[in-house]
Amino acid sequence: MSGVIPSVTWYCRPPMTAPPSALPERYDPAATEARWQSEWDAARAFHAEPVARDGEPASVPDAPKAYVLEMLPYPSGEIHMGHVKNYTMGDVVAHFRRRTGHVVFHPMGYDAFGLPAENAAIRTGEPPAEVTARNIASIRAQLRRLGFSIDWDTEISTADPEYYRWTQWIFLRFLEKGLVERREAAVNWCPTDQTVLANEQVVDGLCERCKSPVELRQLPQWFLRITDYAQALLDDMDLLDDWPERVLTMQRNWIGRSVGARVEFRVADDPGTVIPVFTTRPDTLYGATFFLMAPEHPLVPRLVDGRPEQAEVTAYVGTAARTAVAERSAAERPKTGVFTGRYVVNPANGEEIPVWVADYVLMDYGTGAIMAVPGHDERDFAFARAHDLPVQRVIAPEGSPPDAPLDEAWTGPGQLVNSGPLDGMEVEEAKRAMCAELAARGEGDATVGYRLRDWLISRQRYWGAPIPVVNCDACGVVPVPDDQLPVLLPHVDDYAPQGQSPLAAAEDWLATTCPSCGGPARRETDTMDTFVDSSWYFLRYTAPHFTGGPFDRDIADYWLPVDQYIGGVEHAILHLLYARFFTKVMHDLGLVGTREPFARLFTQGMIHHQGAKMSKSRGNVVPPDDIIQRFGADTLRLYILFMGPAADDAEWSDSGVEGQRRFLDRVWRLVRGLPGDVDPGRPSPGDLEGDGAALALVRKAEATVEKVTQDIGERFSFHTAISAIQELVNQATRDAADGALASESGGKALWHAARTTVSLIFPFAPHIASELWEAMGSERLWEEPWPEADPAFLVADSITIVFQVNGKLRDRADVAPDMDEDALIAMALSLPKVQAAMGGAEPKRTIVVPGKLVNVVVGGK
RNA sequence: GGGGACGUGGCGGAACGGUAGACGCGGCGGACUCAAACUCCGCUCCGGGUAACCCCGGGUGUGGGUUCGACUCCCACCGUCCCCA
Repeated sequence: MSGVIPSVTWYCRPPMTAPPSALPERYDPAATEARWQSEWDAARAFHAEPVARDGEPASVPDAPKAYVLEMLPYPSGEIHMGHVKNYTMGDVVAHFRRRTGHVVFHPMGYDAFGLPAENAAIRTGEPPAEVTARNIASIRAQLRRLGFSIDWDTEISTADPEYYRWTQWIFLRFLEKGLVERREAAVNWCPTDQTVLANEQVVDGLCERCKSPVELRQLPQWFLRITDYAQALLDDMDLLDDWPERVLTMQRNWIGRSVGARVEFRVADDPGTVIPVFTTRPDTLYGATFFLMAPEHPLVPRLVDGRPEQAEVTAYVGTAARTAVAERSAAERPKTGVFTGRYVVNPANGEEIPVWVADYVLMDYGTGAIMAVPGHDERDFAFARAHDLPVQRVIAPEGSPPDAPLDEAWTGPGQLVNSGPLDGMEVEEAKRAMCAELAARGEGDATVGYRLRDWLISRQRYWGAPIPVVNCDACGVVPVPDDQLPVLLPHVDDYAPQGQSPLAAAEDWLATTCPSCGGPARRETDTMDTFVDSSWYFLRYTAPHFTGGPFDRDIADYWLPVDQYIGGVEHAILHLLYARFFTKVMHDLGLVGTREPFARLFTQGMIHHQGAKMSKSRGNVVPPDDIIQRFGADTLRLYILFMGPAADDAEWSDSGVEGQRRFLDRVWRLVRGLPGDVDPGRPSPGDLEGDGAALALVRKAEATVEKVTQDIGERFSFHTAISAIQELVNQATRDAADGALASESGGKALWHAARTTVSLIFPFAPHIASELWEAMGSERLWEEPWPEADPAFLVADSITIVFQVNGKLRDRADVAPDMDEDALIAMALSLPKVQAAMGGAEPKRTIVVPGKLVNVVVGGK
């Protein structure tokens, strides 16, 4: 290819370098794909650098930007069909945006820290860095074989010291801002992986990874105070118009805002000790007949110290610690608990109520203690029944006497009863009154609670970013100074966790000096949750080798927010919430201009095979490489998007793939069979005068342009875009085969249909499209402006009108598009089939939908 | 238990209140071939009418409702899936 200036408008007269008939008879994807992949590399076709990186002056182009991003892969050795779907969708969008005049940024990287590489290291002794490097090379090669239009210059790995240096730097900024906390906490402990898990990584009481039952342990851990941002995370959802409602709902539920009250209970014979609770039902305070504490509650040992109940309570606390959290809080589980022998004072009525320890109360929900209102809370009711505790009604539904006994908790609306000054109030009114009363007495106040808990980020594992602090006997926890970053992972011989991080075994590394006092100190041995790494990678992409900070603000502010983010719905809560949190904090630190990282989000469905999710253990995995080898990357890309709506799960079918390959073969033959002696310029209506087939084909081509443009650009409906192109190809092929396009105007129409097809198919199947485009005498299809339909061909000279009687289809006819309503009605009434259906009755009403139908309504049901 | 999504041919799906089943898979029949593969052409929701061309009736999980008109909107139920408990 010579340095041809790209055609500026869709449809210059192309230079005829080689007639299409010179194409090989058979389409050979392997050759075509290899050729174009190196062609794009050589041309740096997909590199975008509108804002120069690393110090050069900025030159922002006068074109809209489009940051197209797919969730970065974890580099296991092999990509799977979910990746293919994800990255193909992103690639279609990237190509489409590029050709519709956007400056497109489409990067790729690897979420490279994490357990699989470390577990492999434990088995084989091979350092995780090496396992990971090999896997990245393998993944990269597979992605490249799919021909994605990725800017490979920006590739990053989160396990690269050049990257995690800045993960650590960001951690230190969080620390300075008071968003990092080290505290003793009841944590989910996976006995198999020998590490703590975030609550999010515990599913049904089992470790998300290895499915072992999770235990609770008290350990010092590192937290990020995401709860400080609970309200901001909620409020800024207003900015996320283009997120699926479903994902927003999930996030909203996860944050779980509830309005209620903090209420202080004093210990009966120790009024200096106050135990606060959070309740969403302060109106029911008069009905609190006992008090429950979580087994882990720090006051429990003190309350029972030296009392007869001590042994029993201690034993109960021990059992609870060995029970999975999810099991403890399951609604249908029998409510266990033990009495502490102590009482607290109900601030509403001064009554002393017994304090029990119960394992369904969790330390990290609210304050770890609750006021139990058995009359109006289902679990409290069950507990009261199980332990023979009193039940007091304080809400009476409409028409129910105030002292009607309760057979179950009443959680509905009603009027307050047995509640002193609150009697007669409705629930909401009583809530307000109670809060005001508590506040006035200094025993509580109205407050907002969140279900969201702080993010536990420390892991006692090797393969993660070391937490950049040292522990000094004199100074305590001291941050590592910025200029000493990164804190590199040390070499160790044994990666197996022993209840503490394997890093603890690296003694030379462990021993250091305190940056503050210069005395001896030990490095922190915990590493960070990999979700930390992936919470800011989209910023690093914008300046992947920048050394002056995690990213260059000018460049980041140009590209951010991501215009289109695409990934699996399984990340609807965690990853997306964490990335939003990080972006907000960095915004508040003045590091970046945007408050939200992802303007538009699309969540894709999963690929199933043989009725189940593809997985190695099921043995139903179809490796993408096999399909590429047999049919070509273009076929795979086309098929994966043709399978069905991109948001839905879809079932893999081998014969479905073959169908898409047959389609590409047909396109190949269509172009190869184009007449060589035709001026392939864009046809005008005049060129096709009197040639019905040619006119119809060009109209079809123009309608297809409209449809595909809408389907890709607005609807994210790739499968219907592909089927529209298939219709066009079918029509062209059929008409060409039966000789309807043998004339000069027919040839012109055929050329136009072929060029349109190839141009439209390019985002889906870029290699074959490039090859055919070249065969038709043009170059650089990747920067060819996206086709625009010629309006002259979008109007038909006749349209089909449907005639209905009482909404039922009775006849249809082709009429002139400008036929007026009266004429249409007259025509309807003259049609024998319409008359027959009317059965002689008079029309009561007629409805005319222009261009569509006439509906004659006759009476008599 | 709460919240959400979805139910259309043999299968994946299309139809953004206006011709239900586009496109693809599978199947059936035909052409090409010595034969096959490839390719091309035709048929393929169900029932019926002298199943060539055509015509009639029914049909989008079930039952109601709104509307001139409902796969589409509303209500209830049944079923499947997802999220949170």
